[in-house]
Amino acid sequence: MPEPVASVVPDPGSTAERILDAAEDLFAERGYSATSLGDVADRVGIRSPSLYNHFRNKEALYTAVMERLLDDFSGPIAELRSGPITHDRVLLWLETIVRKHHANPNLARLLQHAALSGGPGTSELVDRFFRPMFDSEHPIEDEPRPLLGDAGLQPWAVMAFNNLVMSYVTMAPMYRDLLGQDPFSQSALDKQLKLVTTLLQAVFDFRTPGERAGDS
Amino acid sequence: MPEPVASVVPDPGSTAERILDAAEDLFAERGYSATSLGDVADRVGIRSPSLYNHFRNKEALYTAVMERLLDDFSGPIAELRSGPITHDRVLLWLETIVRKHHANPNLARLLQHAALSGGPGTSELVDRFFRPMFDSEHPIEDEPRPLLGDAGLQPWAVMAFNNLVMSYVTMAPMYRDLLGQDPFSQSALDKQLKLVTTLLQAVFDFRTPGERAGDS
DNA sequence: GGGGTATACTAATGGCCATTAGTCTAGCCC
DNA sequence: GGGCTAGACTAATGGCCATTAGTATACCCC
Repeated sequence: MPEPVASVVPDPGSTAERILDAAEDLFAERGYSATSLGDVADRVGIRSPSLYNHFRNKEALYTAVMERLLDDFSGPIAELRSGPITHDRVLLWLETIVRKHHANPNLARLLQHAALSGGPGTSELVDRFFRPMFDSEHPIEDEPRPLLGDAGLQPWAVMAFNNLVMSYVTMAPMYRDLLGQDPFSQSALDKQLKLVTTLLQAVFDFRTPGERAGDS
Repeated sequence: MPEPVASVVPDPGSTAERILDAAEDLFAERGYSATSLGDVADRVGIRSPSLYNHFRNKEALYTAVMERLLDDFSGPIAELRSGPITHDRVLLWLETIVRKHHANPNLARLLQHAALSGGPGTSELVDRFFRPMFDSEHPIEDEPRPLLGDAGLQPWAVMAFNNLVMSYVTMAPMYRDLLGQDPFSQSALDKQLKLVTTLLQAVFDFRTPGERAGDS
């Protein structure tokens, strides 16, 4: 019996990768327990017992999906933490994650399912994706006074902007109806980018009214 | 055979209401298809076939849960639409929905599940809960120029603030770990209220830098 | 007290689910 | 070519699920 792949990314185009692709979409849409291996197998074009040639069980498939997504999304926050936290670099981080979530909405959807319902490895998910945003010792560097006039609000603000980005994609199916256009089109991305960056600018400017920061 | 209750709110303390309470929590946590009637019945303290004395089937139970939640949450937006859309009244609306979602996080969770996975009556849900926020003909009254410097962004901004409020409660389980405190405590509510109202203030002020609106 | 109704129960059904066992085939190394 | 292995398949398992049928009990109205 071949020991199935654990956390290594399989060859492109291989059956294992096609399974991961199908499973990622389905887990992201329906969550862990509402996704059946039969549906995953159908989408790949094989029978469900064949999945066990590539993954130990449903839970291993799920964690492999998470692993791959986390690898893909761990870049921007690591980048931000690798240097001084300035307004410019926070704006750059925000813009980057908007683009990344827009390009692949599945991580946000998976995280949202995990937040609502739990599922295997949820606490590891929190540790690896969210914790790095919070345990940063250094505050924003070019801040004379605490953000939003209250030091205790900073984690809440981080959370808020992250939520803003992720909830756009998790709510996208509903906004497709409401706004009458594809929420993942280029023009929608442009609008979303403009909105969140303007919002962050507004926050940066708000504490010092009359005195613009002029970061750009 | 008694015709089961459709959309009327049952007596307080009755079995039907206790079923609705249990089902609301479970649907909100796990979504429609991952919730089993057996679990609902267990929580009420009866056997699952007894549920059919009160609701036609799983779908009817689900829509009854939604109905009750929509009734509860339809107040604030109706209030806002009943008069002129001013900065003050938008702030009041925002504060009200923050408090309502904090008091009962289940509507936000249910809506999030519906956005991700669909489920019975999802489009009606969108029509009844979200549509009223968008098809409003009147723009903000005391606005000399369009919000955020771009008229097309207004629906996106409405969506953003709504997401901000709802995603706080749908992500709450994760932030419980991250922030090390109960996200539904009074102090957490205070912080969240301060954050979102300040954010909205920042947006209102941002278009007219140097000239404060002075709404409060 | 008797009939009707509301509402609980047990038993059963057919379907889907995750998982395992065992089989077959196509390629690879000697 | 002969064995080995990867990876597909079918068949079978036990469990849970939504739903129905049929039954029992307790209350209300006369």
